Amino acid sequence: MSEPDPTAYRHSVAFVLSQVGAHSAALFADRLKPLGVSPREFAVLSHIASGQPRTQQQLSELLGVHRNNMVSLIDQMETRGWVSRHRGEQDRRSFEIRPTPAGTHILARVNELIPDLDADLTAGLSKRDSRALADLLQAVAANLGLTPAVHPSVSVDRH
Amino acid sequence: MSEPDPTAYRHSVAFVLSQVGAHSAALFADRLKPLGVSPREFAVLSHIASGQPRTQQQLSELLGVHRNNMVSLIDQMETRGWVSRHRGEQDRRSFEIRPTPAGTHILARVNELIPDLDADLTAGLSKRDSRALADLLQAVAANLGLTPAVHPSVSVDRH
DNA sequence: TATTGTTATACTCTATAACTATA
DNA sequence: TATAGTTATAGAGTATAACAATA
Repeated sequence: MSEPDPTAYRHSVAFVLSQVGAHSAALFADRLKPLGVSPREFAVLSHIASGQPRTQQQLSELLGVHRNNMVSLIDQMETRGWVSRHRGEQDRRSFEIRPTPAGTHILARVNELIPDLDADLTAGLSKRDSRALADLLQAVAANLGLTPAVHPSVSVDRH
Repeated sequence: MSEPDPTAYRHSVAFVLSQVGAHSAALFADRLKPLGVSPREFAVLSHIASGQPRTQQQLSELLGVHRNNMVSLIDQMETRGWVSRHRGEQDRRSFEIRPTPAGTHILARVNELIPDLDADLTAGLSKRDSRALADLLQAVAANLGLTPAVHPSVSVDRH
């Protein structure tokens, strides 16, 4: 009767994916920090910049942040002058969250960082392999039913 | 002058990797839950089962858990009968953490879950693509200098 | 009656400081 | 003096419950 290998997990897709994903999220948060933006704030800006306006409720669903906690997140972004609240015209209970020019500007600056981050993550791979990795990950994401929302938490601190 | 695409991030390796990685970690935590094991407890068991004994200090470094917080983690695992503390013989300040038979048994049961989890994560991929993904992720992990420790946090809850 | 936003609260995870015993 | 373990405490992130305004 053979003992099971207690370190078998190290070769599993689940483990490496979790590990590399957490590292990637941490790297992203690190790059954002000098701009004074949290991953979650970036997520909010991305969603309201990409076209249709969003209510707090919609944003909380898209980001996987509880709507109770979305309040203080939007409060903070409003204080920093990145977004503004506008009473919904059809539904006067809700707030539309809209980006300010400053919010649009900081979003553009964050987006500029991403190609560099991607290059660092795939530094050990050939161009062909980098592309293959991106395609395979997209396929896995699609298979898992993951939408391009940032939910669940992209923000993972190190240490 | 063209506007930058505010949703460019959706196609970045960093984003998809973070997203899929977080989902993978959450799935893993979900599978562990029925066994009453947290990802962190699994990590401790894996490290002390894989050969040489470890002190709390070493475990905290390997797992990226602060040594202050390692105390209550080991306390809890000791209470559950999965590990035991033994004063270091050379250095009487330290504790060696050793798995009990129950700890070894629960670790084996968790390891049995992993192939199934991997299959679910790669359900949309061919056998060849699954293998390619695993290899590419291993290469990225190696390139980033990640060791088979569970640091940083593999435990990411959803909702 | 249900929903949006809000406040208060609690629980987990994480981070800092200070203590003890050993080195 | 430095280190391993410990304790207490404070800060994030996240969850539940309850309320006001609106539907």
